[in-house]
Amino acid sequence: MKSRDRSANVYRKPTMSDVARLAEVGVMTVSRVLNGTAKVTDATRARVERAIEQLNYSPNELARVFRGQRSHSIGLILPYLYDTFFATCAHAVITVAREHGYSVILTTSNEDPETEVAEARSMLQRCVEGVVVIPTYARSSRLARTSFGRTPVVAFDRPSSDASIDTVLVQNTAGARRMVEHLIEHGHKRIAFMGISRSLFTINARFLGYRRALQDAGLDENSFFGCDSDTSTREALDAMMRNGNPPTAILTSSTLATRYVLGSIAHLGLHVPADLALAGFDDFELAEFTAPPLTVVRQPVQEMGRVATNLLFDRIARGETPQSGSRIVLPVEIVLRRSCGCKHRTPVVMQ
Amino acid sequence: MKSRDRSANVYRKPTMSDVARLAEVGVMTVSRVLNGTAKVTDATRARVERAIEQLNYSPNELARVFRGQRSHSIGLILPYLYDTFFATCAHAVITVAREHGYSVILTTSNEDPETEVAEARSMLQRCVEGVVVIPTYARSSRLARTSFGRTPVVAFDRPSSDASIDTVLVQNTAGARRMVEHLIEHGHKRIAFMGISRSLFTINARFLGYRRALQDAGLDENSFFGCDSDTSTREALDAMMRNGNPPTAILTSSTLATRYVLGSIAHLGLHVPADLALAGFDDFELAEFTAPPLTVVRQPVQEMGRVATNLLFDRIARGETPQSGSRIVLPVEIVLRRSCGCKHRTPVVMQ
DNA sequence: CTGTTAGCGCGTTCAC
DNA sequence: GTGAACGCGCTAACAG
Repeated sequence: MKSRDRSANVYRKPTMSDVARLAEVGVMTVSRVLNGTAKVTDATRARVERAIEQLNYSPNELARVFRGQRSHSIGLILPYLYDTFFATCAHAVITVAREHGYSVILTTSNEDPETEVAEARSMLQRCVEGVVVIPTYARSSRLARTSFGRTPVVAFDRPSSDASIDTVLVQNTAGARRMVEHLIEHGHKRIAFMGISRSLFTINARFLGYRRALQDAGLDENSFFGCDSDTSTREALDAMMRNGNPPTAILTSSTLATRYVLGSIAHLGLHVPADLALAGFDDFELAEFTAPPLTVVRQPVQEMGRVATNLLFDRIARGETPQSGSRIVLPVEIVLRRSCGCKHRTPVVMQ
Repeated sequence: MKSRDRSANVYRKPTMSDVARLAEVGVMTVSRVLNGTAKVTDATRARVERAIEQLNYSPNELARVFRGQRSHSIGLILPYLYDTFFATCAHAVITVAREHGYSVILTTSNEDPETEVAEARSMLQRCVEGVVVIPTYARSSRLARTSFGRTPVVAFDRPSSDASIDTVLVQNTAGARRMVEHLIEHGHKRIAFMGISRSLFTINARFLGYRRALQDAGLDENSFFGCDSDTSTREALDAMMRNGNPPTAILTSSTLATRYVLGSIAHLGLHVPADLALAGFDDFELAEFTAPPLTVVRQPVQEMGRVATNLLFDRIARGETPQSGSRIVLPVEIVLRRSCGCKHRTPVVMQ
């Protein structure tokens, strides 16, 4: 018995030829009804549609792609998903993809360059038409334009180490700089910077803005990189404050750092902004309800995801792979609440 | 000129037969080298591997799937992604999927039943081997076991309207009940419940726990469903407090509701817990840094996602589609901080 | 051990 | 308007 005898299968998804047989037409007619590729008489169309209904048939998208059509899917690689920032990015990407009728294959790199390339590879093997990615630590990301063949790639939030990849960023440096200038306007002369690691592009860019503002004002730097846990942050802050010349203000470089610093401040019994003024980078939903409400640099998270994804679809549509990637930088806002020393009852957004 | 002349293409991904030609072997040999399906001499293997290297060949996963293999991908449908709760769920699912060597196709339903079925359909057309889903509002979700054919489906966080679908939930009712009992122990007699909508399964389940605790204590209910914006929440709370007999404690039924209530409380100038005690359902990272730190019912979010996904892989592995879905309920914890009136300096976790 | 053949479900090409 | 044949990249089944 040859494999022709497909009825032997206990269960099998109906195929186009099943529909054709039931409707007593050729497979091509079914295809035409499905895609509206050519004219079909109303009578036959009705027969086909009824057969489709009866069999609960739905076309095998994979076969279609396989046949050489577009896969209507893009890949998205993020470091993590439990971070609100990244999740919001994902939301934006998925939303734009849906607007274009595309599906998203989403994976996380866990900030591991190996995982990152492996996942990218897996996506390409699945014939995604493009990839949007937040690269792992800039230095170590091994993503290269060349390994993507003609498949477009757009990096966002952090640049890729490969300059020929399109990139969408926000004004990390300028934002941090303006925030520090604001703290200086409040009269602070000893301003500390706390972050996770300088090897993260965004953190480093923000640090450079901080440094620049201090230099312009002739002030000294005081930075700590290692806010990766409650205890390390607490110890660092404790050491800073015990120092003969403790900071009177702190700029935290990410929501995570902000959280750890907030915890440490509470633990040390410090008062914000009386004992220590505080400003963070990256706004978050509950920033208004911390004690006191937090002043932050707000980045256009959704916007960044949207712009990156639209850029990708642009590349896909034009089938072009640029020699030198474009670089788009989105503006940030300063949200003044109370932790910096301002007295605003409701947040004031600048620019 | 027939389509045989493939060299006419400006660019084309190398295929297995390209490799075979270069290595001067049959395609099957290449396949065998790739999959280790059968023995190949070291010599030929080396030749093949060199050809693969040279061509930078990587197998077309879609063709493989198409050929009747497993797709090694599962679908994940969530209401949204910008909600931390859902993002955390997604993270858990993706992590487990990766452990199994599977990719995840992720989409959002935006709580719209139509979108939900459309996305499910699209996933099936893409040959996912299973689907994990947080169904839209229980009443309206149109997901039915039957429309998935033999593809397993697991619902979590909320049950599906189709009882034959496996479901993983948390103790919503019991958790809320215990939380209210705790508020009662603090001496509160007028406890309000604030939530988004009773048509959401989780919110309703929590409300039932609240109601039960009050009934057991012989107290009256006071609930508001409509915390879907800052203003509606503020107006509702304002009305409650102006009432002759205002509540002395509130249980909010989700992080979102908590946020709105927190904002309203600040706006009305109320003091927590002196004027009004507060407890929330669902813990969040900054709960410790609100003023005062928030007492909450903590649900095992990651755990729920993991359990659901493992259950799915279990079904996939066994190729079974149960007649009646199993129902797994995960325990919750009570995290006592200060907003309920407790004086704990650090959180106390119960059970 | 290795190569050849025959489809998987669909759409393109070309006859009818 | 409609249908038959062919092949997309890959692998199971069968030769050699």
